[in-house]
Amino acid sequence: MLMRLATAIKKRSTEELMGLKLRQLMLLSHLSSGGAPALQQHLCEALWLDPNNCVLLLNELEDLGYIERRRDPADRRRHVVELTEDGRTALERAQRAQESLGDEIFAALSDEERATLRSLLSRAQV
Amino acid sequence: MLMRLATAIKKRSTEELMGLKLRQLMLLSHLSSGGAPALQQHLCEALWLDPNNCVLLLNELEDLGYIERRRDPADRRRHVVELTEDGRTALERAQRAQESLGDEIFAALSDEERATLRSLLSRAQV
DNA sequence: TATTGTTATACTCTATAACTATA
DNA sequence: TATAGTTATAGAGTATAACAATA
Repeated sequence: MLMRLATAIKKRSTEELMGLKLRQLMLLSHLSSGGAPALQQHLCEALWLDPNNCVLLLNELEDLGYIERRRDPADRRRHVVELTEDGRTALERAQRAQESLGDEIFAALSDEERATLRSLLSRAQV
Repeated sequence: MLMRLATAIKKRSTEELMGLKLRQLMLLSHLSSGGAPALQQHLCEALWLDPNNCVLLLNELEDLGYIERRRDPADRRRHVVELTEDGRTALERAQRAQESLGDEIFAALSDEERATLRSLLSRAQV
């Protein structure tokens, strides 16, 4: 059931609607919610991306001007990734689109029920 | 969050574990829950598969001996799809595997909470 | 002519392995 | 030598369009 729902969300989360691909949104969103100023690339495996997919995804986002990569001075093998202003703007637009999609999909649920759903899902062991 | 969880489930639903690919499981499961003896292929769009993907998926399952396709005598353009005994066995095995995976993932939730989750998800408008 | 199912084909996504540079 | 990041490449998965048989 969960998979069915996820498929539906994916199909409806088109790039035209959000201005971003779903994976791009997920990475930007993770970057942003990390709170801290920057992140090591390896933390992008929090999103279950192989290192190579990670690179490709970051390349796309860098080409779009939504992130910046800098070498970590402490260990010049590492990259520090940072959200740009444009990136934050794009992220916010995509998040609004996602929210309104969520509103459609969960229209039958009250605010309280949605909160319950979120809370239950967040307790899943991934 | 939903997408994250779905990704995790997908990654963990390996073919070795279930004996079936996830999409194969979804189709067999849909066939089986249809209750009725047979189904027209077009109903496989209930799973959001393009007609061509549908054919390919059914080919795989037919090669495995898990389904049978017959022409509909009433309209010989149509195919009627039916689950075989082998198919039912494979489906049951895969469903058991999925259940135990579900048990792991939702270990933190009580039976009642899981029921609540199912009920909330089932009310989503896809 | 329209519809069901199929095939051919290409495009995106994801995975594997080899390579570069730093440590 | 080991690790972070990258590149090359191949394999799934998915989508588009043309085609055959039947209506």
